[in-house]
Amino acid sequence: MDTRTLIKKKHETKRRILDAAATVFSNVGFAGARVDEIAKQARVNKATIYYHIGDKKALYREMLHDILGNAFDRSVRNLQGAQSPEEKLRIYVNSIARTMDQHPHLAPIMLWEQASGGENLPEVIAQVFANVIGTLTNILEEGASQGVFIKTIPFVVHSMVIGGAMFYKASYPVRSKYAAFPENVKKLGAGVLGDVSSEIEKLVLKAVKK
Amino acid sequence: MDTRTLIKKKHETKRRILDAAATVFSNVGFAGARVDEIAKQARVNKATIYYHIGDKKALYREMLHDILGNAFDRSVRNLQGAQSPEEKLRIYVNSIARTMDQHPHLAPIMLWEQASGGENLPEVIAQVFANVIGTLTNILEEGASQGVFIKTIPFVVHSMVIGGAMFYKASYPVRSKYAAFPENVKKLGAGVLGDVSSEIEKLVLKAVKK
DNA sequence: AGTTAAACTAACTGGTTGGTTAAACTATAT
DNA sequence: ATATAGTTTAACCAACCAGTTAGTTTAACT
Repeated sequence: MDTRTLIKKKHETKRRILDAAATVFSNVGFAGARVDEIAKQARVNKATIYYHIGDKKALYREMLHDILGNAFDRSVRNLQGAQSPEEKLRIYVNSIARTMDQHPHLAPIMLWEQASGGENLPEVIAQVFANVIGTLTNILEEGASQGVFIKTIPFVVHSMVIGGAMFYKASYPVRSKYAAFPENVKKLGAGVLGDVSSEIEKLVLKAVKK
Repeated sequence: MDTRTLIKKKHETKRRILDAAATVFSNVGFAGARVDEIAKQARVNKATIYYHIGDKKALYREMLHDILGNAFDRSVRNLQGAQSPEEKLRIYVNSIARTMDQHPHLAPIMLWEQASGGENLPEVIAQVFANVIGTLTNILEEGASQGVFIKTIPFVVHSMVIGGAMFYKASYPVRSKYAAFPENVKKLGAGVLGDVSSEIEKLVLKAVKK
């Protein structure tokens, strides 16, 4: 094994650890997660985690950074091409939906994080969130100043899009588990990209358009 | 102390336990909660919890039932008086906002519950949720058949209202903790009843109205 | 005053779990 | 070959924590 494959192996091990961490943490949250379980799923000795990353908290943070760090950041960069505020808003909603579907662990992890009051949220990630909100604020203000959008509280719109998508996605296990839910709800899937994001898009645009 | 005061005392103890449980569980979730901590906050010996209620899971379930059980149920009953679908939708949004504000533990607990995929959700509570969704579905379908609302996917509208309100409320600690968030976000409060619910109401009505 | 049942408590138990350590193994450089 | 640095492992430990037990207090009833 030469230096290159060694480095590759190192990265692969770390990747396996982070992937396993994402799976376990997203399923059971920080407090519910067992380091032994993560090690087992990563097919790695527990001490390897401590060697490569550090303690449970460091692992959680690194996993958060790994998942949330680039996801939204990259997604909202699609806006560059768009011209009109309407088009930008459409892309904004779509980007968020795509990001949610591309990263299945995203919604549950954001829920855990938010439920805990962002106890383990690294500042870098908070910055990413802030950027996403800032982007939407700009779109809505631009639209309002051009007279095509009504005046709104951008963060409420943001909450409805992100919160709505997150709620929709994360409610899937609950929806499908209990017989109590009506037929029209039970037949809905887990993904948001497609019909659901189109629906959100349609509703949001109709809501803010003058 | 006669029988009545004894029963009263028993109920008081149980109440203290359930209140403490709500606080602790809503702060740190099921896995993060320590029975010792709940006992401490309830000013009760740990064994008293086991005597009155049962194990940790039973305690969690009872707490959920105590908080979620009547909250939504009662709130959506306000719809009785309303005539038009518009009016009903308005009351629906408002009821949910009021319920969220009246029960500060509601949003975080729902987040924990949803993040866990409803692992501990009692069927009774799932039924309550199903009813709330059913109610909204009826409002939207009635409006559509009367030609005043456009055709929508009711559960997506529901997700945007509930998810939006929940996200708004639960994001408060995160919003206020990090300097990164823009000024227009940082100045927003935690409560949803008032400006925020009016905004949601306005947006939702504009979104679904023909 | 004596009896009984309910409510409560201090102390303990046994399994779990985050984290450590020292030894073994791998690949490269000399 | 041997040293060295990096990586992985099995075994271990101390702290923690859900749940139990055996015993005490409180108060209703006779």
